[in-house]
Amino acid sequence: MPAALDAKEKARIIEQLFVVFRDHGYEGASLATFSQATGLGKSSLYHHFPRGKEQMAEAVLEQGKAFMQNVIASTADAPDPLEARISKIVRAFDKLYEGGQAYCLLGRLACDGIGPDARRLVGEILTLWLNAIAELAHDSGMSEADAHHFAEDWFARLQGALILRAANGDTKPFKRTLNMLVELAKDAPPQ
Amino acid sequence: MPAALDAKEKARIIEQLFVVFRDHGYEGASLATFSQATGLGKSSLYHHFPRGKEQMAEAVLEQGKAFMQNVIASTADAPDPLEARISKIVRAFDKLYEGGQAYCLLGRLACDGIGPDARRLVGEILTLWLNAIAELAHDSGMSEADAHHFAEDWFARLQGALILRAANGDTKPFKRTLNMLVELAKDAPPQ
DNA sequence: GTCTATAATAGGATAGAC
DNA sequence: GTCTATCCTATTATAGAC
Repeated sequence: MPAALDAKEKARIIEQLFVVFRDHGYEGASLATFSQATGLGKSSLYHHFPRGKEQMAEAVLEQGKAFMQNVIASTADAPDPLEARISKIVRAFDKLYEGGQAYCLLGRLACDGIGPDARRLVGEILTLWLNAIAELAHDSGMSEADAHHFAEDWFARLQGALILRAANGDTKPFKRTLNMLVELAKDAPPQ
Repeated sequence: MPAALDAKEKARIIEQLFVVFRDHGYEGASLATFSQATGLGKSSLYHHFPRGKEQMAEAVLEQGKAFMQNVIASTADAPDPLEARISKIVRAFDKLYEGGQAYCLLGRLACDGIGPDARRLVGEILTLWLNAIAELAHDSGMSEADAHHFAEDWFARLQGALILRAANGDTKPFKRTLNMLVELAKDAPPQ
């Protein structure tokens, strides 16, 4: 069953492209860095992504969307206690951003000169993200409107905390931002 | 007195370089875009900035530091009522970020592959920024420690609000972030 | 599916005329 | 102080062998 192997290998390649885009942004990422990161020659990359860099960015965002759907949104939706759902989501974000040391792919590509398909994916990932956090906030007792504001402000603070870390090396604001979700559970009404 | 004219003209050029770096980031900004934005040929730009793009970024950050020092920090330090200082600073940030429609130069360059001198300037601008906001927060009645946290979290939220706008076009989170400073004045003890 | 070789273009930078 | 012309390198992309 070579098809399964191919899919696994492709996911591995995309994971390495993800790191390059995340660390260098769209314009800063070059075919040479992709080649080095994946161990593949430029021509091999074009074999997998005929439309080049743009298609690579779309593939990486597709994988990011799958993460947001399958890990974050589905956990927020799960029939588990609020505290357990929040704890799982906090751990997932902490791992994704390597304790605040890593950039956010979504935040970087959102500000870069990506194509329309990639931009649509950015919007879809953002919607999944905001809806998941708003659901947690709503379950903690907030009104729908307050929960939506909370989700937007929490997203912003997390994005900004990563920028702050890039500027001064301090990961504590990132940790405080994650902790805002934990605090959410403490305000929750009994379920 | 041609020297004064030169300084004025140079400030105009730097202002246009600022817009290019802000909108495209460090790697996304090219000599061609600088040339178009300033109306100068590449060689003329090298006349003003012999070390090229790197020196241009440093000049732009120097101007940003002057803004943070002369507008934000000096207003926070002024012997005016807290509400008046906050109002002036909010208006300055609202104008700088064009109501939330523009990117932040500091936030973008902090995540890009800039040189050590530019990176040092990023750190200095950030310190001025955080100290100014912490001073406002402290004057509103917070402890020094709380005020410092407030400044970091406010910076993060503002940076993230600009990313959010880039992703979905909504400037309301930016407006809410500015409003956090206005709310600060309402908590203030009588002066 | 991967490679070497190569093209075509854009980007950064310099020389020298005016 | 600005321009044209030029150079070198990096970057994107393709052709064709294996």
